[in-house]
Amino acid sequence: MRVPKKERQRLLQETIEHNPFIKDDELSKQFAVSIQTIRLDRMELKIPEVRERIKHVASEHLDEVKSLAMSEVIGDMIDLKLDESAISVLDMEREHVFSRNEIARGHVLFAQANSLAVALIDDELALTTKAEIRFSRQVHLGERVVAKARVVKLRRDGRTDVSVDSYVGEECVFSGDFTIYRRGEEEQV
Amino acid sequence: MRVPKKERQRLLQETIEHNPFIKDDELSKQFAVSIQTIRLDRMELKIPEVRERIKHVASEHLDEVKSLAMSEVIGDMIDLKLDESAISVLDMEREHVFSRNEIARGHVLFAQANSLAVALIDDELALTTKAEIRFSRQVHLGERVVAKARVVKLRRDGRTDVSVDSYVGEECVFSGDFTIYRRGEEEQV
DNA sequence: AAAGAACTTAATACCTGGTACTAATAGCAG
DNA sequence: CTGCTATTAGTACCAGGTATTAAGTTCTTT
Repeated sequence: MRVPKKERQRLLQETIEHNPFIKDDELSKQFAVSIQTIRLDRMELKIPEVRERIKHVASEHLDEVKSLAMSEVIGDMIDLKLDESAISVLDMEREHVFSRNEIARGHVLFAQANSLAVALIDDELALTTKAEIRFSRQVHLGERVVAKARVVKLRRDGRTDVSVDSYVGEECVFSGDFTIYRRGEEEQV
Repeated sequence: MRVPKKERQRLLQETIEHNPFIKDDELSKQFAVSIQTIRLDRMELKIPEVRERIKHVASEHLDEVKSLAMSEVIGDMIDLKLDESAISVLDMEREHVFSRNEIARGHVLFAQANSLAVALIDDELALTTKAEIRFSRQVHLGERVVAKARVVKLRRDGRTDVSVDSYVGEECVFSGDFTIYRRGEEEQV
């Protein structure tokens, strides 16, 4: 045996997971076994054929596209009252933190708050024009950040002031005052 | 003729666009023409077969997943004098903009500026504690943003004020004043 | 070493959703 | 009726499989 069956199946699973587009014949070359063996392995592991896998990836994508407004928020929106308030939750994972010290990067917290503030606005176009933010405590890998946004002032000129406070448990870790521009196409980012 | 050819092809295009998973035989039923007609239409319109369409949707998805991991420094650092100044360049791509209007998301510009400000600091630990930012012009898909950071003040207490201005060509699109904490582990994110 | 189980490979028929090509037919204008 | 476009039909072939049966090949266990 080139490599024991169990090991091969473990690797197979991994390989397919990280490249769902790979075909049986490519796999059979990679593992130096016959194509039939690959197929038996897939059956045992209940891994569908390449076309089904691709279709699955694609349909996940379509789901996301459908819930456009939602998917553009960083974190999971768990409550939304347009032009009033909104709440989102974001779990700190590896890609959100500095690898050296496992502390969350500032722009991740900003992104959660900013996109929540933008999503809160009940209009076609909503863009941040100004923000003042304070990071009041470090956030670590694994912690769950709950961001709460509320509209503070709806101005005449098409600007809205939104205030966002983010918490880990009871502790406030971030707060920001955003000015969001809405509607026209003329102004800011 | 059930419906003129041109009209049918227009509808076909639309139909496939909004549901790339639809097969030729389903289309042929929907338009009450033979499957060959559908295939001729697809050829004339240069629309690939269903599996290719699905594959395309799926691979777009994979791209997004990769780029969503907003990990290390955002943008390419092209100049760095520690504790003095730094410059980075970021080209606006699909994943950086709102799909609706192709305008850059605020947190992308913030992330570029913030990570540049943090990278500028010559210390083990550097975290943003405060920021005041202004988005002064929309940035669009395809534009190149050059962020310039400079240290404004090195304070005694371990804080550093960094100012970042980002440009598209001559135009300032973003500016921010950051306060960066350095060294110890006690304070902010 | 021989038997048996587990694993691997081979071979073949069949499926879907096509491509590529040729040919026949329908419908209408001049 | 001729000619032209649009449509339909039919056939051969392809990729990337499923499903099944059968034939090796190891490995183990007695």
